[in-house]
Amino acid sequence: MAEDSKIFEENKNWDRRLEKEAEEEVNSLKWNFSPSSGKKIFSIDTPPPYTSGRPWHLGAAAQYSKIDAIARSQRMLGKEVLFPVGMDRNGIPVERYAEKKYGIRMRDTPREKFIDLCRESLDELEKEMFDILRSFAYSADFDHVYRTDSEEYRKLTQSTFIEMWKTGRIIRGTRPSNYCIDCGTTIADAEIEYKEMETNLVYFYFKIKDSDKRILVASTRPELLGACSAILVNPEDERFKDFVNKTAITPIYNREVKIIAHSYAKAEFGSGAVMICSYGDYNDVMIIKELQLPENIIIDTNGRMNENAGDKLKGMKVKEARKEIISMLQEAGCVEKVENIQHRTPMCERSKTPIEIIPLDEYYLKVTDIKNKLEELANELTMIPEQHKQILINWLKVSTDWPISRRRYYGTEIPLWYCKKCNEPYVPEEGRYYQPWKENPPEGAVCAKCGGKEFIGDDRTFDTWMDSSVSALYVTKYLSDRDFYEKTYPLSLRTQGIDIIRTWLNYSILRCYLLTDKLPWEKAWIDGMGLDEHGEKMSKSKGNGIDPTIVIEKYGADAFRFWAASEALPGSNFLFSESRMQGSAKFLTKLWNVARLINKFGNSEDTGEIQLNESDKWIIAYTEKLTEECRKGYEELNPFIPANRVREFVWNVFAPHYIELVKARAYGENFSENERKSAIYALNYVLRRILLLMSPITPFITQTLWNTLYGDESIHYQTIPEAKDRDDKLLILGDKIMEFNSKVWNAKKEQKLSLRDAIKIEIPPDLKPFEKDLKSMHNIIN
RNA sequence: GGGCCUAUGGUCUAGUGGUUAUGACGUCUGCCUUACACGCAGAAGGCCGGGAGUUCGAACCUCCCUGGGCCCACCA
Repeated sequence: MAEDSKIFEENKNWDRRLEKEAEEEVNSLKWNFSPSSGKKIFSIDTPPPYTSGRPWHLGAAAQYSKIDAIARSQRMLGKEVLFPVGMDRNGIPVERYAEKKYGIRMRDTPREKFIDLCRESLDELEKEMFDILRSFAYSADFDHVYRTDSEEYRKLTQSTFIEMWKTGRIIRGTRPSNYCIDCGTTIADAEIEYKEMETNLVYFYFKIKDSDKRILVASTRPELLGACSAILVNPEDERFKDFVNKTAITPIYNREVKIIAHSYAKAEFGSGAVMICSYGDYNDVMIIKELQLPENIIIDTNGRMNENAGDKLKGMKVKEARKEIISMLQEAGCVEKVENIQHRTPMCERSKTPIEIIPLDEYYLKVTDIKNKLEELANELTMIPEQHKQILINWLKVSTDWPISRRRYYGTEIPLWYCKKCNEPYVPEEGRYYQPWKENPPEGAVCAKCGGKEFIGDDRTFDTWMDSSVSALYVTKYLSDRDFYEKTYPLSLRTQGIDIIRTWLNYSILRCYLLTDKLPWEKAWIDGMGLDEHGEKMSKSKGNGIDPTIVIEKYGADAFRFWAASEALPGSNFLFSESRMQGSAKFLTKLWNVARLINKFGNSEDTGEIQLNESDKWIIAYTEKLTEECRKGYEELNPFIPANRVREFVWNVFAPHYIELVKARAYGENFSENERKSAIYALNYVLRRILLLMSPITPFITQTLWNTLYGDESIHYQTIPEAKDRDDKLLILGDKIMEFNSKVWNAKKEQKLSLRDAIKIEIPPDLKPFEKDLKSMHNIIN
């Protein structure tokens, strides 16, 4: 003990340096999960962070620190906690990162080689992310890290795909898709960004069939004229009343198209008449579907005009064709004017080129027929906070079938081959990892339709959410260990941010429900986002992202973690604030000094001989009340409550009122040995409890203090005791003590006395039991 | 345009029908009181966004308005 105490003599403050000394010990604790421990199982499905090359910003790290506090607190409430850690390593962002890093282009690089380079990048990035997690003592099971690009994981993704294929959930369809010419793949809506671009709005005339009248149309995509299938005008628009249901003739192509009254056409935009083409934008998609108009595709997947565009335009790139057709229209004398306008153009966020909407043969996971069921499941799920459920419900209402195939390299391969003769898909059995782009189908494969024996492998991959959406099944060993799975699935909890409700949460419910007929978890804990000091979302493009490692090095991981826990209720957005981070660090130093003082007195075991003093009974009762509140907070997965309750208690009750009240007694000045021991016993009782209550949130300082003061077995292996019954009358008296203290301090202030000076003041009768302590605290004389 | 959320001292944040509205940071005043000046004590600062209603009683419930945020749709 004496040697341990040196740390107190040498350090008046808690800081990052001391944390570093504790780091090895804190991080060497093992958190392996043992399903047969007999304890109640608490299993968590945590987000495998995406290794995309972006430095992790502070908001993400803060969220993970809160998730860690939840895992730690559940352990300390006596549960057996499954707290896995994984890395999401598939998909376009890492491919983009590798392309940039090595100065290559995916499609110009042999697939094997490209995959190797992606993997190299991932390994570096992953290491950085693990280092960050370890720097704030993330306590997952690092002995069993999972990676979504591992053979084992991809096997699960493929097997679950095959399972769904067999139940008819997977449909193949040629639907208009967001297509990036540069990336050569269908991309998700989430991968699109919009940019204001200057473009031409061309006003030109269509002739009306069997009439000498003309109708003026305005378009930003005149090169799609050859794909025009209708002209829409607003039904209320008087200018076009006579044209409705007439037939117009497209200039240049001389094709007949109907003029249709439809509310989509806005009289105030352009000429008031809009041409519908396959496909200029999403509206065209909707309208063509709604009105069942013919589809005429004139742009190919290389971004060039095809034969349907006519001989003159064929082979031209979209932009060239646009120029060309404008001059062709001008020559034909049907251009009224060309305006320059700002137009919001959908661009591929990766290549920064405009996307085209092109019908492509892709696979979809059918969801439209079970939307009601999904909504029902969403309603069954307990969401914390409940209000965020609406985001999911709203999305379910508008979501459509999920396109799951991607024309990319670094991802889980679609496990399908096609018969060379009849093109019929061949589906292998579940239970293996398949790479159809470089391997033959399993031996003995025969086409079910024509008996053919030769196949071509599908060279596409899955959308990366296909992988991450079965994390709940992976961590519960759905494929590999049925017994384990039965014990852990459905999981107790999903933790994640509000930003991926539509994707990860939604897709996970969908996939897991289809496979297991159940919700994957009992509860979903949805955190808000970390914002910068002005309340702006942190993002790379704005350059306002804050690097968590810098903050942790400056203020310490515990200060960072305490800040994250105490700043806002789970679910709310939280603003980064340097001064509040500092405030957290100050609180830890306060706690450090409380411990320094108590350490001076040593400990006194409760041998049953100590007669507890009334003041000591009061603070112990208060501690029980605190324990009850904090335990409730932890049980509700809300570290905000314990963080703030403990801080309030330590700083506003324990240190200023109780410690001051018993300090002289603990020193033994003018008190009996029993009275001294009673004080020391209570001081340690309370401190121990504070450390236990704080340890899920601030693992470093509590580890160090626990080791120094209370023993060798780590605090992180202890449990938080249940609150004992207490006498509430004592608590009321305690409040009166605090009121009285303030009264004395005020009186001394008014009389310009220093706090140690003697004062004559009457102690209220109900505080008689505390009279001796109060007199010594305030130097009261009568 | 539709939906959801939100509005509490300078800043941030608790509080959901009932005595002087929580805490942190900041500010001001006085203090190095044998744990802590990253501290101690004291103080100032809020008609709880505006309006109407329900109620014996509202920061809290209802409606309207206004500001902020997010999502969806739209911008031929």
